[in-house]
Amino acid sequence: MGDRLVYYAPMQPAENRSPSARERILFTAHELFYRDGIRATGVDRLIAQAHVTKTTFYRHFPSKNDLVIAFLNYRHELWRGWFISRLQHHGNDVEAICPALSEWFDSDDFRGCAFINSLSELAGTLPEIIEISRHHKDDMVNIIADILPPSAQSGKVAHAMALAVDGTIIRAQIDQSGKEALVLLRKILSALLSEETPTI
Amino acid sequence: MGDRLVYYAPMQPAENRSPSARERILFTAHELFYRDGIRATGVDRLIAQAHVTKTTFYRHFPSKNDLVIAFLNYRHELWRGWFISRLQHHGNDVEAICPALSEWFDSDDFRGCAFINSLSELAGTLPEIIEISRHHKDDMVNIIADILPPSAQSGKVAHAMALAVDGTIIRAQIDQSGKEALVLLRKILSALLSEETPTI
DNA sequence: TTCTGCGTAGACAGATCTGTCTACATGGGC
DNA sequence: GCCCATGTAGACAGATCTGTCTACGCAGAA
Repeated sequence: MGDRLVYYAPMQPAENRSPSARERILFTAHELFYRDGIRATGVDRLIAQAHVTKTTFYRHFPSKNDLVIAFLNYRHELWRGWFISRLQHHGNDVEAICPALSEWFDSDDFRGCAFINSLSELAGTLPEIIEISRHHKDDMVNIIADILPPSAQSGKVAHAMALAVDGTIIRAQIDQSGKEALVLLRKILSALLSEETPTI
Repeated sequence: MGDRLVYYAPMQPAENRSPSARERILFTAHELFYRDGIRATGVDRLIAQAHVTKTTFYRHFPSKNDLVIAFLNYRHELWRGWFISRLQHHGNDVEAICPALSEWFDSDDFRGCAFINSLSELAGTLPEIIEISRHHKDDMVNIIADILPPSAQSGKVAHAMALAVDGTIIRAQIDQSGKEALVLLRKILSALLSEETPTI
């Protein structure tokens, strides 16, 4: 596990410079929103932990909702990069999905899918979350489609697999462990592949 | 659609009597918690809509968290009864899962799975939700297992299907429509059944 | 020097939230 | 009648929340 790239590790700017106030706010929001929930995290707490003042906070994010949207977009880029990287690390085929997810589920701070969580928490008051989540899930479909063998490129196999991944994330969250969920996911992935691979 | 049993319709006591104050609170909580979210629903609003006083409210539910737990247990019984009933209505086999879920997804007030939503919203502060959600999902596995053909009774097929159902619920919530999600679910269910049914 | 961008210090306002409490009323059982 | 269970009317307290605002400082560019 030594080479495990924690998906939110790049909390620092790429260059060797201190994070700007805006970045500090965004990184802090990412950490606290995901860990404790959006409504459970007040702006005062964000401000204290990001070491900015209220004026600075509201200069960069005119409302908390603006920060939530920024948080989700940031999360999408982070998670996307991480997922692609881990799939490649594990062989870049369908079999890579489970070990990749396993790294995430096994991490101490796994708390389900940020998009599903935010959707559940706030979709009624911040409908933008729906569109952002849809975009995130569609991107996941594309990432999975990229690692499918040619024989599985039709019939929405990637879509079905992405849906099963969502179910797996939920199950891992409820179980507080990904062990069983990943067994089930392997079963589903395998069944979907068998259906698309003609047997002589 | 005339015979569609809306899953939360039995908001009245079975006998012809007025609901007690406790029931009124519980029914109101069920409606508002599911529709708007738990944290988004303050006790004053519950109290106003349930037509009880604060004293009565807190006599029956010593804290809001107690009501949340009661809400989820009530929800479990309701949803469970509804699901079993709709499966039976549609033939009580694996093919019944999708039309049953379709009724739910098509209802105006579909807002995803109450357990997933509550988990996302509050698991950090009310860990009991995890156990309740686990119980709910395990029960769903049992319900699905009951409608599986004998050939699919091994290999955790019911577990895999229940996981796929969770993914479907999420997808329907994000899409704001169950149309595509159900196509994908049918594909997964079919693949799982094919894997368990030996082909000569 | 002036201006702009970005940062600092917090105080403040109003709304909302959960929970505590007093006082009283009604109905049923003993 | 007395007691208990259950209900009513709200006022109140303290905490938390999001957002607005004043005053000031520093650095860099023109």
